[in-house]
Amino acid sequence: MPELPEVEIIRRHLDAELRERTIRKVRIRRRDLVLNLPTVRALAGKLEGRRICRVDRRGKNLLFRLDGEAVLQIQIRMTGRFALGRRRPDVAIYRHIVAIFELDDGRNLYYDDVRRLGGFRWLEPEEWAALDRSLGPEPLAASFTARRLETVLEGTRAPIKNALLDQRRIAGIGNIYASEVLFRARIHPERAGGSLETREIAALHRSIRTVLRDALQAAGTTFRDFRAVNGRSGSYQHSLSVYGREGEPCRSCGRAVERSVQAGRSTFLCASCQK
DNA sequence: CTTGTACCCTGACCGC
DNA sequence: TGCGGTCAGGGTACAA
Repeated sequence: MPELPEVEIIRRHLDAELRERTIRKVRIRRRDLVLNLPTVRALAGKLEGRRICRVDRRGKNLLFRLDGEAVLQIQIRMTGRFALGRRRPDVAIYRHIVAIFELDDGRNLYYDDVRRLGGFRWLEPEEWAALDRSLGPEPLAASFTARRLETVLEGTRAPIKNALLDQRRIAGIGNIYASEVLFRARIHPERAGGSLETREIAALHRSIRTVLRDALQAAGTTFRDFRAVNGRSGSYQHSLSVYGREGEPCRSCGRAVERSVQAGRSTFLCASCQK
């Protein structure tokens, strides 16, 4: 899925379009889409008749704030996407629609997810508060300082790449941006998180914010599946320094970009630029 | 506590 | 053309 910038692009569209809309009817076609209620009907029953007050984001989670304080948490994970309209969206792009929300303005919100790794969770206010507490800081918030990052990494023996992917430490970074951020900060992904010096932490902090902001500016990265609500792709894939560039020359020194595996996932790096 | 691994699911792609 | 292996913006349960 989509990481923070992609989810934020989706959130902006959804918030602009869904605010103050009431959900008339919900059709969920796959049982496994509902993560914390016994049946599809149980979730649909809770949602129908509710007004969407706002669409928020926390890390990679989308949050529909509903009247009565409850929250619909949506994790789109690897391949979830949305489309909005009176009629079904282009089948060439949206061929696995697994949920449809009928709205009071006659439009439908379509949720499409090929791999069905994503899902919906109904959260009562205290459950949302617990989820919020379990996630690390928002990297683009003003309160996310280099000092905060240092605290989060203190005493960590896990490799810095793994630590960046851990949503309890920092919320929103995924596999693409973890590699990109470390390249920009010139830090080797295998370094233990707790071994970074203060000036390296400062560089990492700056890189996290720059990379995520630039990606947001470019409407996200479309490596394979990501689409905004209007069906458009992002363009940050053209700006990637290392991700997906195994064997190609490092943009900084020319040495071939290497691929390795950490925690079962690909890491891309330049072994001469990153120490 | 922390860290690593298997697994969820489908489709695209590569080499034989 | 078909088949098997590998890989994919993620997260969770469970084991060590």
